[in-house]
Amino acid sequence: MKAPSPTYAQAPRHLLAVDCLIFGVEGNVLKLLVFKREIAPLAGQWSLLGSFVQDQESVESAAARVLEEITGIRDLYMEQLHAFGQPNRDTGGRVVSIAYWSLIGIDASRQTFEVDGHEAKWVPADAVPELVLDHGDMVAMAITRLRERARFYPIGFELLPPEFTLLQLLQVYEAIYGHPLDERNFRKKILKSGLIEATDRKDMSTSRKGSVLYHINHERYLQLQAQGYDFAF
Amino acid sequence: MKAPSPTYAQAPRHLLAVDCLIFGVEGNVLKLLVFKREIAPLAGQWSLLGSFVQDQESVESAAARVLEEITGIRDLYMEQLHAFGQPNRDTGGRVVSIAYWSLIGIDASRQTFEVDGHEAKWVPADAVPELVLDHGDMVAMAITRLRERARFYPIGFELLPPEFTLLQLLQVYEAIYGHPLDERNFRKKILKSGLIEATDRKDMSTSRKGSVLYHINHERYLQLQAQGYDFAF
DNA sequence: TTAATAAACGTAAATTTAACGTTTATAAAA
DNA sequence: TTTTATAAACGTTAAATTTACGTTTATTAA
Repeated sequence: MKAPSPTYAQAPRHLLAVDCLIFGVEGNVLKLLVFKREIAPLAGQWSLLGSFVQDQESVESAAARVLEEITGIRDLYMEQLHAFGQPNRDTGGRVVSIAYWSLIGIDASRQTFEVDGHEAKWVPADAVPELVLDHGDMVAMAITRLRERARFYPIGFELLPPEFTLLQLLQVYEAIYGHPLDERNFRKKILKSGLIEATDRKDMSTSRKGSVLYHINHERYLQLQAQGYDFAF
Repeated sequence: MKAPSPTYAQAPRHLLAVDCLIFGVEGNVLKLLVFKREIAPLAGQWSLLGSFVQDQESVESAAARVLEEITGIRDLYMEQLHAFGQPNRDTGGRVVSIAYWSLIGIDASRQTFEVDGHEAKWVPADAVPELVLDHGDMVAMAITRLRERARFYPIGFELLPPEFTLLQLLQVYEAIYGHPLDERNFRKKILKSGLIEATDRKDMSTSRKGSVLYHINHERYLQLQAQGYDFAF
């Protein structure tokens, strides 16, 4: 809003896109959803899924729209990652893309996605195939950001259904951090945080004894979200 | 890069801007540089300084250009904050703005800035006057981000000259965190980190005894930048 | 020689982390 | 009925770190 643009009318206009990174966890492996690109240039190669930003919509709602088109789910956990703005980043023309990352809280293996005929697959986040344009950079930055956020804010449970066992939550953190965790120390620290509380139900599918199902304490969640907490394990 | 945009040619184009947040420290107070807005709409009100993104330049270099125009300094610490994309955020027309924040390592009180006739002033970051558009939201988010980054990455010294005393560095962290720190514990922890090392020079301006000047250990800096470190005091 | 003072150094209790070992509840097998 | 197998849950301890203070040092001006 200064020189060299004397007025709004004379300023150049740009194509604006959003690209979505969708993470899930299967066992203790972090997964990313990738798509076969349908449009030229680079049709047929693996890609993130995105969309141009429309005139009337906010950038964030463009991202939310794409995310809902992919998953069918509204109100997933979604955060802006970064605006990627190198003039030559898209071989089809100058496009500034704003990347968003999301966490999906259902078992990755059960989900199959097909959006407008796009072939899709879950791939391990540490072994993503080569992607078009600068999408590989986006993935690298998103994994770093996810680890940062998970370390200091209560987001691990976003990768699980509303009720989950302690071991499932531990596996989510193993997936994010990429190293094994001590179950006993994890249990102590996560319970001490007050973030989760036991229900009176048990998951009987994995042991004779059954394991207690937990859910989020929403009040404490809001508190930790605001003030941060050390989720290093 | 999918429906509803069948081709690049048909996608809508948008005005794209960058806005710069510049932080400095004076004593143990965090300061922000604000400007009198010169162009309509809202001319005469306090604002951040920005620019439209030109056709040939990257978003990041647009931000770096503005930053250099303001400060005259190249290669300041600069990070992308967030892309602000509400369709009605700018009353002069739909503009998506990508905000960047910077740290300037010279005593804020000594610096006077005037860019293309813009009046500028340093204001305490916790008492910023009302700003145009959504610039107040940008400031709030930037302060949160600065505190996050300072807590886990070695950026405090970016707010100081290349050589500084331990007490100066302590005051920088007091400014960022907004609460007093214990000098003895600060000294132990910051020295244990290995980030800074003593020179054989002293600053004689503040005491009879003089205080040792330190500088960054660049190798350790790169390491801590990559792996993170807990700079909570 | 003393007084004043910022700078630098030191200590000890409390808390947290890290690395382990042990007990419990349950269903199926003996 | 008793034993066995096993995931789940619980417990212990030494080391490291944090927190909250008190003490000493180097220097110049009085």
